[in-house]
Amino acid sequence: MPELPEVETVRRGLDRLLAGRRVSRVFIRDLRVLQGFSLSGLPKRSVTPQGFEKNLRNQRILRVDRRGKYLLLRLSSGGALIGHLRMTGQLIYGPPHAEARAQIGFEGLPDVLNFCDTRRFGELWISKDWTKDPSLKDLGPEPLRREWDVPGWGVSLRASHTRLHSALLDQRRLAGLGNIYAMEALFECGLRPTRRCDTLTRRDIPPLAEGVRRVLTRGLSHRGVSFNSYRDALGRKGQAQNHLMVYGRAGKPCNACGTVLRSVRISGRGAVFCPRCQK
DNA sequence: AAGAAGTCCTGGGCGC
DNA sequence: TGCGCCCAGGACTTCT
Repeated sequence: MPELPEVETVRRGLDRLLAGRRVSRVFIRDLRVLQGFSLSGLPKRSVTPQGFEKNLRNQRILRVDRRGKYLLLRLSSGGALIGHLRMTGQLIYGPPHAEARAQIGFEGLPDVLNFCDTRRFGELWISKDWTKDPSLKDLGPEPLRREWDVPGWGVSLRASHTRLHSALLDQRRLAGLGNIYAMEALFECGLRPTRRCDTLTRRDIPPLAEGVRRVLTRGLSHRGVSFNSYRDALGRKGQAQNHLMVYGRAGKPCNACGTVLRSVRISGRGAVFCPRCQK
């Protein structure tokens, strides 16, 4: 599950590999990578491979940015190629992969950018002005940026009746956390995922924010969690899975106190916590 | 109106 | 052994 540290690791790799390069060709094998899906069965975007290629071919990649879990390949046209990896998406620069849902080639380079994605949730699209893109415009603050207004965030959080786990996964409140780092952050600061936000005190907020920052920074320093399919821009695994305290460890002893870790379902999502360390 | 639940997908793990 | 069931989750839609 690519979350902020995984997407940021990919961003750094892509920026190093692709900044300054010009797109020479585009190959779309799975149309839905461009169109997305909706519950009505109709495509979210009505773009064709031809239209997509027309907007991308001959564009220079100025640099690669990230917003939350979205990757932004900034184009010389002023627009951006936006990508989301969702569950199993991979953006791997190398020889063409036969199973890639999409491939992008660059002038003077034999290798291509492969978009591989077994569960087919991931998407690629082009936005003329990414700041107005419907998927990005409501994203919350970046937790690793100095500009994150923690006290203001805490006030809004403490006004919510939802559970802490759900609130941390809400990208409008804070951008970039997924299930793994949300659970790790809650263990880090000793708060239960089932805890209702309106029971938090003002004193709970700084350790919570610090827990979020610490687990994200740690994940980034190990180049991301490669439990399943996550790979960086060169197809390499991360090592952060070896440093997780609770995710995927239900029924096993807590690394801090030895108590058996418990698993619960919150709004249809699994969460793991230590009943002794987390209050 | 906020919060919960359902939906998309498919490999893997489990039980019988 | 092999089949089938169910789980995993990010973002979006629909329901309550």
